[in-house]
Amino acid sequence: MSVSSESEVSKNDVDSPSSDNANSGENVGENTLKKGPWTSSEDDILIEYVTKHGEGNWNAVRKHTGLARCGKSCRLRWANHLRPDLKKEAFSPEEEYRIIELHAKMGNKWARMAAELPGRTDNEIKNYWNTRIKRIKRTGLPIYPPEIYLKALNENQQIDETSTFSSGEVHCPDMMPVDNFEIPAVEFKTLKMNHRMHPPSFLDIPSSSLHSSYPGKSLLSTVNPSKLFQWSEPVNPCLSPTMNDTIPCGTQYQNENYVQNPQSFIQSSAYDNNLTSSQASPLLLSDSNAVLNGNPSSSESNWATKMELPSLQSQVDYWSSPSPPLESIDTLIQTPFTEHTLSRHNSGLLDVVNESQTKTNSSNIFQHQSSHVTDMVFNVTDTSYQVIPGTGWNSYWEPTSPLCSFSEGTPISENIFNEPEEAIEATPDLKKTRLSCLPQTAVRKIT
DNA sequence: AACATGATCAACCGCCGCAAT
DNA sequence: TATTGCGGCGGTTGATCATGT
Repeated sequence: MSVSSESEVSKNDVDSPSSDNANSGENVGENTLKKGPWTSSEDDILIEYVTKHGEGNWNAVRKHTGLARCGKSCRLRWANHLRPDLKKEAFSPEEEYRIIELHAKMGNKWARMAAELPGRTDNEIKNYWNTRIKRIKRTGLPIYPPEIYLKALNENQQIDETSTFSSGEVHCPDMMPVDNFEIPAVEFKTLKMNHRMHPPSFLDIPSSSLHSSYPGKSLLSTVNPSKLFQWSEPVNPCLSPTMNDTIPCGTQYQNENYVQNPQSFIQSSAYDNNLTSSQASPLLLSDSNAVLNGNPSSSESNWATKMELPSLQSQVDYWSSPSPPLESIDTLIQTPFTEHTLSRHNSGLLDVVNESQTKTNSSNIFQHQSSHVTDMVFNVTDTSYQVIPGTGWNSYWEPTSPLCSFSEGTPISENIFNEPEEAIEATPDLKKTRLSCLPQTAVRKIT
């Protein structure tokens, strides 16, 4: 947003002193401080001041210039908009990749990230990331591309070898961004050793969403949008987009090609802008489902029905870094499919997180989750399906297991994902979609 | 055309750490 | 040592624009 015009100033008018000003002891009694968008004349004043006196001592700005802005506001304005070294253009693909890479390492350390990206501000990066996260939350895509995750994981493992287990920050500084939902490091460590992927889900993908904002980087541009399905929700809430720290737990990695040749998989996966429908079979449905049949009404549920890929994920070229070690991939692929995968679509994620945190205090978490998953499978209420005894989620993620082989028309029980009823009813086609996420070894259609 | 929804951006708020007193 | 002021940081909000229905 650019600086508002002078006419807008009167509209914004002068506001009461912020609590922060009060905190800092700023004397705002006689002349109150203005809030809201900066005007160009205010900018000029600030620029002139900083040019003359340099950065810092922001509270002096008002004294010396008469600018009705608090020191903080001045600093922010300068740092985010007026600094001469700022880049004004949109993030380049390289920068986007770098941001994701940095976030995998640092978490929500915007200022630190900004320090690594010349000409970029923490606010800018934060906005970019938050937008991206919103999108990812909706689509259920993994936050990090596999090589970034694995890279960070490897770094983390190296840290493991040399650090104690006394604190999350020490233990997993690179993979456990410190945020509202900080998960005890022990959980993450556990996750690293108990691995299984969670199943994918399908959803409709507006064709417009399949195109990168970058020319020539169109994602899946050759793929009929109706043939794509969504990667599933993250394995564990602690790794979900909402948590701002996640592993690439989507089933796009549950692919033989990826196991055998991660790099080539990455290059030919959904990240691949050259992907064709035939090449992308793991990500495509042989049959379209109704969600994908151009039924727009189905795209309005909470289920994240619009397959708008994160812009980063269209930057395939940058996701083709050297292959991670296969053992790491194996570890990754076997990340456990937990109840949270299913329940994430439920009500408050925070509840799930809290639950997760509680449960992860127990070493039996995966046992518990496993049984729960079974319950979920049995919750398939549609009687045309049956759970096949002796099969389960474990086998589903065998690299060679075909996934999502349910044909169109496959219904799904709301119970499976605890979806709010209204959402289900609004999107009947999603039922088909979601059952497609179930392991075929666990459920089969009774013919 | 009107409305709804989503995306983006700028700015604010509250908290924290640090240095000066 | 306690207090105060300041700067920095991360989270959040609100305005605006774009797009879809």
